[in-house]
Amino acid sequence: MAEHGAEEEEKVRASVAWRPGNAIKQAEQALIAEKTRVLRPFGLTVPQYVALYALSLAPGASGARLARLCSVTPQSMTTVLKTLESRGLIERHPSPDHAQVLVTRLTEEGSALLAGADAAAVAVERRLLGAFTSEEADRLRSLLERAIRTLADQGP
Amino acid sequence: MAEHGAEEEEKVRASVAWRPGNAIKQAEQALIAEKTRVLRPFGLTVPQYVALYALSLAPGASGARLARLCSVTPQSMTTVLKTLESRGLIERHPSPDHAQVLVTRLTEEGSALLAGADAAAVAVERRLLGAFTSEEADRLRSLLERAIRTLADQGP
DNA sequence: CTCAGAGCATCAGGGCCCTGATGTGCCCAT
DNA sequence: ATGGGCACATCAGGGCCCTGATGCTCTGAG
Repeated sequence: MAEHGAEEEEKVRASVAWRPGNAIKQAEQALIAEKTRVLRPFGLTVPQYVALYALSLAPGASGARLARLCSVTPQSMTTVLKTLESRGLIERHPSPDHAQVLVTRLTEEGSALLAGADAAAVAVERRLLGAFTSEEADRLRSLLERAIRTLADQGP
Repeated sequence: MAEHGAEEEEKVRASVAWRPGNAIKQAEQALIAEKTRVLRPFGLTVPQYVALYALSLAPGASGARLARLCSVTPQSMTTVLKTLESRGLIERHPSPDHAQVLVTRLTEEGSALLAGADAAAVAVERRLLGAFTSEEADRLRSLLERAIRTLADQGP
């Protein structure tokens, strides 16, 4: 595979990657990849882990609320919860008040699995933070927040 | 829906969102959402647009090379290219040299559609950049690059 | 009291992305 | 020249995510 010169290849790569949003995308990809890697031993995907984590903070939440907390649509959350339920990590049953609301809770197993998975996930975050001074981390967060606001303010 | 106090809700939301990686994730989501929105009139998804764009920079590339340029697996790229081909936006045919390589090119239609879509996508990037001084943009990029390197260096 | 609206869940359908496993052709070093 | 290694494509299967559309229940305003 040498029909494209290395400099040519680099030029193209740079053009594709240069768009400002691309750095953000790469960072997100790297983060997801690393979390996926450390969560694999627990048999959890990133969305599954996030759902369990949110559930630990909001026990008994409805699927819709969990979806909001995890920034996904209720439909997506439903599919995630289905697989978690089929594995016995969570339990869902109708609320006594609202017949159509499904109250969701961690099972013992889910709780135990989350403990380990959370430690692994937190370790990744900690390693990431370790590359920055606290001042740099603040600056990064603040710049990203501005980017988020800028983009969100355009939407309908 | 008032069974959870608003302060309680905020506390939970903050806990879920606090993890450092989360700012990155939110930014990426906002970016994707906005690009999706501006590309909709062209009938293109973000991955489809990115593939067309990469193809315009590397005409005649193989599916594998496009996959590398777009940072996805060859399998994912194959599915994207399939839908683009079925819409007549690209053409693929075996390379004369390497029998098993599929040379891929934009069609006239694809090229025309990309022109409009690219303008819309670039406008989003420009709006994003508009929120920063060039010094800030550089700083953001450099911080993100460090984050990427940090995360990537851990993986096997 | 009644009826609209808001919130919740779910079905249907489309697209993206990944891991894992095959099969084939090219190329270079043995 | 031949065989191992590499690059390419593709099938199979699992999971996530979104839009759009339905149907249900509780609540509050008329």
